[in-house]
Amino acid sequence: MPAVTPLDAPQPKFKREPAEIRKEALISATLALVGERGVRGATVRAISERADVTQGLIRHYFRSKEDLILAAYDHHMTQMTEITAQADLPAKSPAQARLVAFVINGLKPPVATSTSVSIWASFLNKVREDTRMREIHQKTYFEFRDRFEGLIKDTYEEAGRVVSAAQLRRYAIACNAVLDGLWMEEGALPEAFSEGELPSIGLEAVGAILGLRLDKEELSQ
Amino acid sequence: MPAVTPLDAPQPKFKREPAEIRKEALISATLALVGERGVRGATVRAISERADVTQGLIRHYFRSKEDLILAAYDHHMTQMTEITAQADLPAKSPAQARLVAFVINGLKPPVATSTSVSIWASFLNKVREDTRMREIHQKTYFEFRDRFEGLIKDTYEEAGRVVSAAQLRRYAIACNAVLDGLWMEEGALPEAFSEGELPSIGLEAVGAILGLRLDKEELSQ
DNA sequence: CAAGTAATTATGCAATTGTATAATTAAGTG
DNA sequence: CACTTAATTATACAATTGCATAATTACTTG
Repeated sequence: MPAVTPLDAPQPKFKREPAEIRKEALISATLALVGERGVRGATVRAISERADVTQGLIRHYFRSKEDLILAAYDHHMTQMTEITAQADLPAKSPAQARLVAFVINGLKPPVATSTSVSIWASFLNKVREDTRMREIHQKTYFEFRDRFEGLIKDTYEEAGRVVSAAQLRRYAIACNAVLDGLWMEEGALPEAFSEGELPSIGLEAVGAILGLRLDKEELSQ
Repeated sequence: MPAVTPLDAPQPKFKREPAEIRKEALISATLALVGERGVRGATVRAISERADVTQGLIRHYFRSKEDLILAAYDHHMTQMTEITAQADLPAKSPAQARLVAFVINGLKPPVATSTSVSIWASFLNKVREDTRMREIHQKTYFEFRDRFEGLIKDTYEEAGRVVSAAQLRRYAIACNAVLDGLWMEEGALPEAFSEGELPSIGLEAVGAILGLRLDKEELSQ
């Protein structure tokens, strides 16, 4: 559809956008490219093209490409945690239901997808070399695990069971590993598992580790 | 120490090596570089320098750099499986001891190191785009999981317990996830765990999933 | 020991990369 | 409406990349 602009008023060659919008567009473009083609594919030219700007703009909003990568990594990891923790449950739901929702959310789209795993793996390389990258990794990893541990603790309290802080930590590490491992396998080899298989296995495994009977059905009650 | 060569016989400028030696040297150099600096750091120049040859030689032994990367990936993954499965146990050891050894081996050096995880993550990016890469990934993944499943099966039989093939598969996927997840966490954030903590947690988690009492001490009996 | 051959080196090249800097121009302000 | 400012584009550049090709040279074979 034609623009509603008189002929003698030439189309503006670009539009100015608020900084937040532009930054987010650049971050989204970066993540999409990293997911599709790996870090190698996320060149400044490709990113700016996808974000529909010219490449100079990246440097205007980020001191370097590395800074953009860092922002994108943080964004992605934080979002994954949020989506996983986001329980669509009635208020005052039992803690165990929230625990079940956490496991299931972490093992189905949009968290457990090959794109998402691919992005994570791409960034992991840089975690070793780059200090700032390591800080983000550490921060987001503990954010996720601590939430998990909190849910486990609440569930135990709800059931009137006692568990030491040390043992709680071990449980959280183990359960987190189950989620990470299954998540990775779904992302790396999606065709090897049937629909809903991994959430089901995840619930069974986490339940066995914690000595709880976790069931999908709890969500609909 | 000086070479035992007369002064009038000039040192040879290079030595011819069997193809296998050279290929392996190039693969080792590639893996070392990928582990240290990620795929980006594994340039043909850096690889050839580390393997102590000139860069033209890469193309002489591999049709392209991509082919070298594929060979290196296969080599690394196969070796990880072998080291994990390599039980240093007396003949006729109970299956459960071999299972315990498998879990522990997979969660301590040289398998669970940040270098090894870093290499794996670097390659994972390419698994999505490259068909041959995906084939290697699939092959090595199933090799590892099937070995694990075999050990679980043997342990159950030894204990006289019955388990269906379907359930065995679920167990193998879950236990494999525990190993993968813990392995990853050790590699990505080594300072977050104390010495021997992850093998211990791994044994506890796998034991809980399988309904077995797994103990480190079994190895020394 | 002569000659061929394959292993290895040496050199060059076109493409791509991140970044720097200059040139535009959309939009706010009085 | 002028004028300023910062958002955005446009252009250029040095460095690095994988690969191709030609030039050497170590070793084998008769």
